[in-house]
Amino acid sequence: MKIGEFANQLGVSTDTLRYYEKHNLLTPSSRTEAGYRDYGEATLKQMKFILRAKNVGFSLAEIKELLQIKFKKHQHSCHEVKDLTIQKRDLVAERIAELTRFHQSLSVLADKCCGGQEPADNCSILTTLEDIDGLTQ
Amino acid sequence: MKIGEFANQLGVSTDTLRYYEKHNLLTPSSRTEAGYRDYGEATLKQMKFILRAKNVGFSLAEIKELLQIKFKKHQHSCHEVKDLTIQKRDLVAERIAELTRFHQSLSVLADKCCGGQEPADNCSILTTLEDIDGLTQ
DNA sequence: CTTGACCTTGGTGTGTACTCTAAGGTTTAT
DNA sequence: ATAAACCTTAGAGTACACACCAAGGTCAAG
Ligand SMILES: [Zn+2]
Ligand SMILES: [Zn+2]
Ligand SMILES: [Zn+2]
Ligand SMILES: [Zn+2]
Repeated sequence: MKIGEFANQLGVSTDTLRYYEKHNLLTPSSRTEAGYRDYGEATLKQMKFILRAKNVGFSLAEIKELLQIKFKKHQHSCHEVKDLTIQKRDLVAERIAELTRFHQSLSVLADKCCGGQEPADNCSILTTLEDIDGLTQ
Repeated sequence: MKIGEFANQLGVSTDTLRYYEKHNLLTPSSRTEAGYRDYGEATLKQMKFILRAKNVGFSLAEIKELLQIKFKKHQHSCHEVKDLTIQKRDLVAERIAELTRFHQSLSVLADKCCGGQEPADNCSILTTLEDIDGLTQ
């Protein structure tokens, strides 16, 4: 299968596939005589693995680690895999906590403002940002 | 006040201040004869505004908009300011939702894996990513 | 045999918020 | 007078995950 058809089947761009190849995430099985990339069953499975890993939030760098483990499963432990997963989960949790603080602060700000059409001279969003410390502390 | 002292007082780097200046977020009141940046009260207040806005999650681009409104309050309405705030809040909410899905999926994965020291040949994290569709659907 | 659709490589651009470097000028203290 | 500590500019580098481009080669259909 040439790159275009392969990309279509997976709903990604050919650029993405070349990018993944360049970054050692997915190498096509072989090349045709003309030098065209030739994708097969194995690459299809691997690409699906990558897309699923992306779907649960892993970055490409992390997926690369997962792939290396997957390639040589007997050289790695469950512990290692679970560790990667937990670390990622905790990182995501931290980010969620930060964004939740943002959301809370923004809600407080928005609730203070009347949102009317009059000039913003006394807008409480602006005055709060000007005057008050510790909005998020 | 020269840039170094100013930066120290605010807990940011001199690079950051020059960066903000380049991107029209904060211009020092004046320059000394030698061409050194000279920061005063007004810039201090404005920098605090910027830092507070950052603390509630606004990006520098959004802060720039807020500053432009702040400079000419009578030319802008409360509505405008509230709109910016609400838009940002909703964007943050979306991102939280996405990350929460990630967190959920990662938790499910982690729970499936024993995390032991044995080889990862049968690791359910890997087999799940290999085999199952619709982890997040 | 030419048109159009596909493929190749290498390189640049995007957005975010800085950080770092090079090469040099100024100020302050000793 | 000289060294340390500060300041200046312009420009490059970082991370992330691609998207886009130019210049050219290949392939199937009409
Ligand atoms: Zn109002
Ligand atoms: Zn208002
Ligand atoms: Zn196990
Ligand atoms: Zn496992």
